Amino acid sequence: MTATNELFRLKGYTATTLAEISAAAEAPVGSIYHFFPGGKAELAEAVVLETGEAYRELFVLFVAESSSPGEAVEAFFSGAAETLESSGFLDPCPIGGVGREVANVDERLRRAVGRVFETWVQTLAAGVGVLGVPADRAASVARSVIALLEGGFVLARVERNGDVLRHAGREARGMIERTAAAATVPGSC
Amino acid sequence: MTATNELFRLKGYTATTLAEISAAAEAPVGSIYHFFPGGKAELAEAVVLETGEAYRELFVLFVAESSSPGEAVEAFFSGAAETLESSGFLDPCPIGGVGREVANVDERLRRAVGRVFETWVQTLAAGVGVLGVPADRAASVARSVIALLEGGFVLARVERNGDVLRHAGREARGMIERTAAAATVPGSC
DNA sequence: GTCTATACCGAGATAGAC
DNA sequence: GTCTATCTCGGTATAGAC
Repeated sequence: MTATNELFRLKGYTATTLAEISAAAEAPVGSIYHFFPGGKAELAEAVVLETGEAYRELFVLFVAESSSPGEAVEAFFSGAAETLESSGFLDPCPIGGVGREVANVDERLRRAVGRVFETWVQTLAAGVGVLGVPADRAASVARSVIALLEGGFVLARVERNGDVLRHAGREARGMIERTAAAATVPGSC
Repeated sequence: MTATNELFRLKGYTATTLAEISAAAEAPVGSIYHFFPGGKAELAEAVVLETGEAYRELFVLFVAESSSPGEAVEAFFSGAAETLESSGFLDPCPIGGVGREVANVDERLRRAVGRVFETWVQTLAAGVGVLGVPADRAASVARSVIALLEGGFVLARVERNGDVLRHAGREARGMIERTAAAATVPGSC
């Protein structure tokens, strides 16, 4: 499944073939259908859910090592930039890539990606909420931060420049801290 | 070429076939190769460049009708949300979609997408620059705004919710105005 | 230059021996 | 449950009549 993940990051969902996956995983094609009777789409769903949870847990680690959600987010963006550069600008997030490809084509996969994003939103929003931001506002900012991250992947990869992601990280942090400031001291600035 | 554009927005680059394009454009397959000897990739490059310039000009219109770059950006995001909803959540931007799919696979296409993004960055940065923001800082914020837009497309489509884009628009506006404020009154806040 | 027919290949999926 | 051989379909691309 790690093999599938990497292939998705390299070429996306549609362009990745079962033959390639079979070769990279050193497992025959038949085995794929043994574990995933639904074929490619079912395999992709499993990859999306698994990777989504792994990334969520990774972010939680960043939060634990930071003194504020804004700081954690900025560090997370920087980490993604490192990953991007050291991988030769592979897509850091197969989930968003798959999501964009299948959003109007495969309802089941679309929902799987949507569920993953929602867990990310909740996790990040919980962190922001600690700063005294109301839940709905926190969720809204969280969504924008995740959108900025996903879009940052596109620009950084296409321009082959990891700094795009680092700058985006600073902006993401600013978004969070500004929201917190507005929530706690309503009339400031 | 409009047909190709719509198909890319629906299914992405790889999943769109020449047969579909041929059918939608009501033109035989041979004609495609007559105008684009390089086949699918060359056609895609033309679509990317053309659509990219069209969107850039559209944004310039928004700027002309707004009283500030931040307002123009927010309105642009809202317009994208309308488009998204009324199209059944087709990808509003085939450019970013193609970019994400081919970034590590087709160098020529990747560069085409990169050039388009760069024209967008320059156009938006010029608007932000008018507010007194230094050029490099303006370009950096512009990139983040575009990243937020592209990522907003992913989340909004996957969650089937145009409001994601509207909220992102408010954040984008905030990013711009905060940058301008920091640049003009260095010690404020 | 427009269009049709087709070559050729590789896709996802499956059947069935082991 | 593992693996191989293969089915069938649909992909890109091209050749060649009009």
